[in-house]
Amino acid sequence: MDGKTKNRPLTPPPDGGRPTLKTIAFMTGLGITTVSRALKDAPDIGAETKERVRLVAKQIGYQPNRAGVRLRTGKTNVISLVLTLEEEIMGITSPMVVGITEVLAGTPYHLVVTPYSATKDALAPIRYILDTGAADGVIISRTEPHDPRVALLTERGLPFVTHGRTEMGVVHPYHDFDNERFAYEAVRELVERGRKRLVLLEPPPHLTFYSHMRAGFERGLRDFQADAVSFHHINIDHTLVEIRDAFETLMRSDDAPDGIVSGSGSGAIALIAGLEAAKKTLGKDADMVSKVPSDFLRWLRPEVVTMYEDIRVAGRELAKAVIGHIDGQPSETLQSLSQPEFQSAVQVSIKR
Amino acid sequence: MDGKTKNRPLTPPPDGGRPTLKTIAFMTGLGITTVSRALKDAPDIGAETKERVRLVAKQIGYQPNRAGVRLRTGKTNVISLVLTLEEEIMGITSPMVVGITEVLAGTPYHLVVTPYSATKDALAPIRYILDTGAADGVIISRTEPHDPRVALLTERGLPFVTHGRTEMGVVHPYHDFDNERFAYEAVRELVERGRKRLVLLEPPPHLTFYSHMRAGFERGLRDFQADAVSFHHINIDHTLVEIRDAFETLMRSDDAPDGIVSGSGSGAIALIAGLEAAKKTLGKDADMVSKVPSDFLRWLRPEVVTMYEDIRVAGRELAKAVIGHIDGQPSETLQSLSQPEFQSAVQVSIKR
DNA sequence: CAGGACTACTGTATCGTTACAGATTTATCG
DNA sequence: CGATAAATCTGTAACGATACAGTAGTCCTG
Repeated sequence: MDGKTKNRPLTPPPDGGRPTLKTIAFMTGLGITTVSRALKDAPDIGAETKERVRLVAKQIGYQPNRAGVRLRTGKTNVISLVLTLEEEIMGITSPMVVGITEVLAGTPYHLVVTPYSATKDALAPIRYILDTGAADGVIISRTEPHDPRVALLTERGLPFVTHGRTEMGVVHPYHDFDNERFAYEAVRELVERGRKRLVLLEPPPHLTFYSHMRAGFERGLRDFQADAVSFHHINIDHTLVEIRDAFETLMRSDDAPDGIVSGSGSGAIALIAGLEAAKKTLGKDADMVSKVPSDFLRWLRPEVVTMYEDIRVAGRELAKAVIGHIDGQPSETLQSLSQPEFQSAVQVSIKR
Repeated sequence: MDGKTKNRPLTPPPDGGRPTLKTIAFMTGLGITTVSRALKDAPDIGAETKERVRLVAKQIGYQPNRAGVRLRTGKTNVISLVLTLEEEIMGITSPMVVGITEVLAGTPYHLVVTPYSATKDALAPIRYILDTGAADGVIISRTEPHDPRVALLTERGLPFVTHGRTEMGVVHPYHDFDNERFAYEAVRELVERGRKRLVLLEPPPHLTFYSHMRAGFERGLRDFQADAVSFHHINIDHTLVEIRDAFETLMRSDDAPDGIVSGSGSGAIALIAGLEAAKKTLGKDADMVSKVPSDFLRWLRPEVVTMYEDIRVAGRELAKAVIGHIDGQPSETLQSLSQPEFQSAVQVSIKR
């Protein structure tokens, strides 16, 4: 009654390093194939065998060798976060990375950060990933209405998700912030405060959310009967110094606005500086509503009405969506839009 | 004269996918081994052959299969950035990641972000990397004087670099900010402004740079003859709300300081809030010097004297150091200390 | 001119895993 | 009872790269 000790070639005793399938095979007396199949719960393996294998695997802390799996199956278990080296102001990357890794922690996926210089080709990192099979899924941001990265990834069938939407008739997973709603509500807020001449610090025109934010802004102007003041092509991708100088000029002109909608938190900082350089006072000469990814403005300039965009949650949504896409869930079910959170009063705590 | 068309087994025509060594071998008529060795410039391959191989490889865009290399050699070509999900305030991660990837871009290394929950075991991700051979090198931060991660990595011989120093008699690569100098200069600055009763918002005591910053602070007090005001164990790891409330209390007490040294930019924000909650005015009732990782404070509160810690540069230094360590350079040559940059006046531009 | 040394290549085995095509045993059926 | 099916298990080959141990030539050397 000592088990089925057949006299098979009896795979040579596995070495001393980290356990592999061979180790388990040796310990259980089973074949390597059997162990492999048992661990992935294949239907042609006996229930008791599976149990035994699982037990041993757990005991010795078996973890599949990623290189082995990847070489054999092509599955990398990698999600690639593609980002511009430049998209850095106000650190949107940090909470994004945190959010993504929170989700990936419960999966076999690793997060690889793949940067590119905005001055160069945004397609380069995508091509690299496609050519080398570097990842099972990709997360991209700063999407454009007709985004060549989306086109390429779709054509080549590599799962991905975008932070931001597109307008190319391609159904794909995305997560986005409702910038239309944000701008609309911002206008409402300003008008309620008696402001009538509003300016918008908008995204650069080539990005998709430019038109979203503009649309919300304009719809707000119509619904709440306010007027637009032009900021002459200055947008959130300009440097803070440029924004400040331009806004100082605007505030000194006859055309000075009395209400400001800022599409970015760091932009808001420059706007405040410009306003003050023009000897105006925030809350008195003008009010401002800004989209923010953190609490700083609220702490330092509580006069500013802030609407919070939770980037960490965005990271989580994006991660869930890529994985869903990889798992074959239909793209339609992997799209989400987050609403701006009005930030009331002051005291909200910041973690750590 | 059609080359040496021997009648070898002539490896079966390589498939249509991405090129491998076999592809090049087929195209050049050489053996796979020869191609492999030629590409790594081995001494036993003819000069002309190397040239030919390199040319073909370049032409068809050959890139070694990472899984193949990793499986055979154990080399992962991965650098792992280990970070706390919580170390997030004021987004130190963003510029860090950018700095690292800037350096890695010129190498075969990929950056994998490996997070852990600070509430759990900081050793867990290190163990994971060691057990699974997930990376060739590791970057860790928030170092302690006797850091178990450093001990483990050293013992197991896995190259790493720390952001911050240790005090365990182990020589290892590091990059650090000179917090001693920062605090010392901060005291000098405050005393020059006529301040005499100084408080320090310090790092949590278990981290190495706690004692550095304290030492600099105390040396400054001695040299410039000022007094310390205790902040009762409040440190930069407390929440902003806690810091603000504690500081408000302190500012209302008889023991109120007139000079503040803030060890973190986000902490400074809370201190300002606390000070103002106590009806005091910055620049009048007290002056403040803060270490900052970005320009925000300078834009919003120019009264604060800021010393800039360039995290992006830190990322670059760290990346260079791990790679150096991997390449076998002696640890002594892979240590660097960055000096605080006094930020003069206002107008410095922020990129993008 | 045998034999040593050197140059320039090459085949085989192997890393850990999985797809695939069996193989063995037991149960079922007419 | 022979045959067929079902249930379990297994060996081989392959993914792409490299370490290692050769194999041919060529050129000396004595």
